[in-house]
Amino acid sequence: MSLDDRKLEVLRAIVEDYVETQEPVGSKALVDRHKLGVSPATVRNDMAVLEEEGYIRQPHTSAGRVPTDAGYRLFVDRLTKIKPLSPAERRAIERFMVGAVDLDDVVHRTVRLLAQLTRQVAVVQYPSLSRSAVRHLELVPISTTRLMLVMITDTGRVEQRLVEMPGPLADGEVWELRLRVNEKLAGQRLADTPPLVQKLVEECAIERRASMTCLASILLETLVERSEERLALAGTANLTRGGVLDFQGTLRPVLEALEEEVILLKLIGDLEPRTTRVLIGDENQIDNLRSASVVSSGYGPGTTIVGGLGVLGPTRMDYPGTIATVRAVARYVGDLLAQN
Amino acid sequence: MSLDDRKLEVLRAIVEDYVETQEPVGSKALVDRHKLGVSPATVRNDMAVLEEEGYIRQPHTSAGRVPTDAGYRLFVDRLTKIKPLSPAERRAIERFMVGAVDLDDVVHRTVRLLAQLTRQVAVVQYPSLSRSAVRHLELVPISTTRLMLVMITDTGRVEQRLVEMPGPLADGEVWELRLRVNEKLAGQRLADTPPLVQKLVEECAIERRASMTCLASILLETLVERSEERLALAGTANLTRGGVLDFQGTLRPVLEALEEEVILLKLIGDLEPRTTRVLIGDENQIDNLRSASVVSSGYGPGTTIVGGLGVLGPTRMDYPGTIATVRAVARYVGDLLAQN
DNA sequence: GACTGGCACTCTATTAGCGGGAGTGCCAAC
DNA sequence: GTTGGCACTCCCGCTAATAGAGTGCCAGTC
Repeated sequence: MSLDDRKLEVLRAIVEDYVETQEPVGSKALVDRHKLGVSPATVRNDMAVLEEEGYIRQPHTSAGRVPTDAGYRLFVDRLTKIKPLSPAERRAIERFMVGAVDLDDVVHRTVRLLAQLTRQVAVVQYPSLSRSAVRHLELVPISTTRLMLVMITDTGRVEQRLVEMPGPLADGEVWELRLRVNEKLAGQRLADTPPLVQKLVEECAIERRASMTCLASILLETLVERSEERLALAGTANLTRGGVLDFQGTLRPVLEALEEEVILLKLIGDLEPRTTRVLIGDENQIDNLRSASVVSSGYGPGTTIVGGLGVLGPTRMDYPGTIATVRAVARYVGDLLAQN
Repeated sequence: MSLDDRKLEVLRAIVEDYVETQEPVGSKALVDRHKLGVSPATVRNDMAVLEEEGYIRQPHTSAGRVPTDAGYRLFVDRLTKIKPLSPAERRAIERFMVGAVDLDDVVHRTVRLLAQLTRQVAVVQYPSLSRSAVRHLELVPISTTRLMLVMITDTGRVEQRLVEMPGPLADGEVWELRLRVNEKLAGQRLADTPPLVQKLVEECAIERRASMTCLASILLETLVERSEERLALAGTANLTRGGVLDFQGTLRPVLEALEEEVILLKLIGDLEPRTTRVLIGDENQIDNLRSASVVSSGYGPGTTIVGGLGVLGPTRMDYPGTIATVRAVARYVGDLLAQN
């Protein structure tokens, strides 16, 4: 038996009420709070069907109903209209972000903004190096045998690494090295650089071969291997909203997961352009986050993606509102980046 | 009436047992576990005195005793001998830190190491800009009217800021500006730079005055005003050890406090060289952290301090062990920095 | 055939009552 | 100053009883 409109309406009502009250919702309360135009008994019949189909469940016999992950999924996919952000929220975003001076600043403000607006834990990934292009490479002598390699990307990231040279550098050698690497690499997307670095060494004059080899190995490490993804996190205190009732009694596994960059990257990685992804409950495939949902979105100038951002909260979250906020913030940050 | 040796011994025993078991400790249990050579009744008398003096208290009548903040304070000040780190721990530090490639890496490894060894929340402050000296300033053209200002300090920090120029830059102007600012500022401690920056503008050739003024204002901002302190945090999941019993039932205030950079900086700031500071309970003056203790230490090459690090946990913590670990890690990081 | 009111049933959460036990404070004796 | 003894207090865990919410089912109605 398929679900007619009223049953879907009942599901929506259950989700909305449960999200709000955090308590199993019964048939009586439902008809009281929503004008469904039918009696509790009828609703009970609908509920029985919804339960059979796996969209809701009872914590125990003779308790009200609670949505299952599948129920939330259906709710998000078919029962949620994207509600536009309120003007107040739009203003909040503007006010919060205006005056950001550099990438670090933008990322930090964004993550705090997200946490504040959604009242959940927020994660923002710095623009991914692999999706960035080299703007400039700078070599700064630190001592006779040490250089600081500074890379600036078109997304505003600045990465630095110490380079230990095989021997003291000759006069003008730094200047020469800087010229060569910039000639070859500036403007290139980082993903394309490894063969170019290789060439750099091959084409290098013999007397500078040693230095260049050394520099090249650090370059490769910085550019790709240690493909340095960075993250900012905020709003962990929001996990404690609603007591310890969400997250089945203990925050421990959630806090542990949040400390693992790899996990966070997985949560907000691999996003499609211009979409907002919702992972509900164990859809995220991470044991520690069984009872958490993640709403995430890619951001970047135009329709490209340079990084991801999102929020994490209990499966029992306000999906429409959260989705709208995440989407709006992602778009705003993208536009901001486009300006630079 | 002052406290004789046995009473102090009783206090030590209470602290040690309570830290271990997390349960109020009674007179009977005390004599059983520690060879005090007296009867429970005698211990009870001592306890009555200790309680009168404010070092211990009973959660309720006819329960065992629990140390007060003052009790922990006395324990730390007079009853704790610094126990040297075990060889295993020393090795753990080495193994963990070896291979750190740059400052970011060092800081991140340090904070994780601290969290892991002490099983508490760890905080590490990046070398403070105000205690650093300029090593080099670099100007990288981003567009015709934009420069990226990159500052490298002797402590390894790299800060960048976008500089919006008043108009298009003439040929060689960037080169000229870079030369001038480095001439004037390289090697200077950041705290001393403001007057120098002022001079820089005054001594500047008239045709470059506009650009230099602009650059100077950003410099001042970067160098001092926005005295950018950075922090790394790890081990928040450790807050959940020992149930929610510590921290009077809710982690919320603690997590909130940990999100405030200002608060964290206050906790691990203003340290004396070569000492480890212990703040117990509300000694830290922060409402949200009433039931937390902080063990912190400054670090830096030699006996100087360039930043602070520390851990935060419940007042009921293993002070001798934690102090030893924090001190050892601080020293190790200091030595590491001295090498660069 | 879908909806409704009624009713018995189930399960939880709350409360009260009742030892058992741990620990204390006090006191008299050593 | 120290000790054993003893009465007292309070928490904790257990059980039983009760109230309440919510369900499932059924027979009746439109």
